[in-house]
Amino acid sequence: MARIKENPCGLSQEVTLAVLPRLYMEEVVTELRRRNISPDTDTAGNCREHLLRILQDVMEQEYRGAVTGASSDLGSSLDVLHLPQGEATAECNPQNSTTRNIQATSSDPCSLLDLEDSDLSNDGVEQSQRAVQKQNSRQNDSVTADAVPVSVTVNENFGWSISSKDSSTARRSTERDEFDNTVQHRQSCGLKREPVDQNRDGTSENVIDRCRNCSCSFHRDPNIPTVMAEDLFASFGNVVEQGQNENFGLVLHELVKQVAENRRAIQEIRDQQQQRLHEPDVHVYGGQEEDQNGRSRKRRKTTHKFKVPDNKCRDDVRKIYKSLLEGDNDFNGFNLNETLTSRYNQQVLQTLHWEIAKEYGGEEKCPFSPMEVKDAARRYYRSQRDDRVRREKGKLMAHRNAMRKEQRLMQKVHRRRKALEKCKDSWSDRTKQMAAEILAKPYQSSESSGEETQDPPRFTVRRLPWESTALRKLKDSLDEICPQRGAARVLSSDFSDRTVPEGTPPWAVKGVYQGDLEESMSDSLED
DNA sequence: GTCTTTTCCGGCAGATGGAA
DNA sequence: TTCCATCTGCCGGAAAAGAC
Repeated sequence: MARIKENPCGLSQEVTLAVLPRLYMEEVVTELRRRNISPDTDTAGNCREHLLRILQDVMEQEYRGAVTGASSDLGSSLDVLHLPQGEATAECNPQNSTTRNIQATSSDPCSLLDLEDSDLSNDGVEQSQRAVQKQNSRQNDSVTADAVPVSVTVNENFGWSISSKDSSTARRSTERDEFDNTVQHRQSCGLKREPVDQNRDGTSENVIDRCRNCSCSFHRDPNIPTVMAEDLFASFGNVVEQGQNENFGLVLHELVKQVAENRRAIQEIRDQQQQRLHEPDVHVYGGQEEDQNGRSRKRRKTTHKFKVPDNKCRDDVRKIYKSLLEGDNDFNGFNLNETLTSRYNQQVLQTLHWEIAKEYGGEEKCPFSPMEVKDAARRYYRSQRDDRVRREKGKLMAHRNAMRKEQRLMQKVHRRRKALEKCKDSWSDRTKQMAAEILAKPYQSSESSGEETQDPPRFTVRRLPWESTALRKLKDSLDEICPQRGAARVLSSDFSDRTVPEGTPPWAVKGVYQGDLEESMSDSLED
């Protein structure tokens, strides 16, 4: 009970954000109301997703506790949160040629196609806004009286910023931004404009707003004018006093998030298309087989192959993932009960990407593309799932034992290869060729793991029943050059139950198993 | 350097959904 | 209905990382 008093908003910290997407609409509404946020459900319709995002933001803020009384502040601002047909409007000053109409449409989010049509890759920010405007024009009858003039710069990093001379406005905007991962820059930071992608003559088509106080930075297309909010406030009167800036900030916040999500989706599609261009045949087909009608039918051998990310990228993903898990934050890692494409896991992927970019000092300095990071994270997710499945099925130990055994066999091969390398000058070509033929796992005696628990550990070696004297002698010779170290090996009287591998050279197989070829081969080894 | 543990990776098969 | 692409679960095994 004491805990509830401490946390009047209901959900405790133990209830992670992961459960949010599973809430029913009524539960979402209840949770919002508990925070003095009254969604107008009559008009909100099926805006569950929208309300969920609001609730999630509020909860994140509560959890972080970064802003004292922020909840109540936000709550009061959202006291009546109307979402008529899922739309709320922030309209630009029509008198200002550089401003744009921006309309948030929660029930009808920015169409991916619209954004795609606008070709975001070149001058994405402006065009994305145009795309939004395009959507706005379809619904421009519903410009609300609450509209607040603003121009927002959606930067390449999917961040956004507004500025105002009104310190309280700036502060509140910033407070809300701080718990939104898409916002990477604090309002209070001073920005220093630096050219990027300089040409040889020192000119630059792009500038970057680099923060004086922290490492964050934004790319900016110089073609996209940034209209300072104070100008707009001046044009429209002091909307802060009218208490509208809160709604505006929220709407803008949601809008920019939506645009950012769409842009990310587009970028993913582009990356995939680019990948297909470079790897035109990602679908590998095996041999053909005939169906019942005798028609030739292709059988797909493998499915879509993900690009194998760089080792460093995978390492970074794992390290960041682990450090986030251990850190004092809301990061709880993947939800292995959900698919990777679930909303929650996609957020995890996004967080990883942001954190890695942050680690390198910004998106532009990060050596890995978002797609690479995503692929690496996907691998890691799959590994963790595999591991969990094995653990749940009680096969984890069996897998480990099998791997141990496998690794010992591999090490044996490596050791014998090293031995062959050492004696390459003293052995005849014929002998070296024979040794090379059998330096593979199938030709090594198995080392049973049955007595591994002994202290000191001791392995039982079971020889291959089919190996010829020539093979035995050859392996012994290699072992003399590079002896087996470590745990003691005890030769078992039992033989391994492995059969003759396919493609085994005849000289390596005992006569009973394969003709009587070993004698002559064995002779050649004598020298 | 040895051995173990963790992570990564490819292949196969079944399920699913869209297109023809 | 059939065909095909994709996703997912599962498995075996290779390789890297970690512990000693």
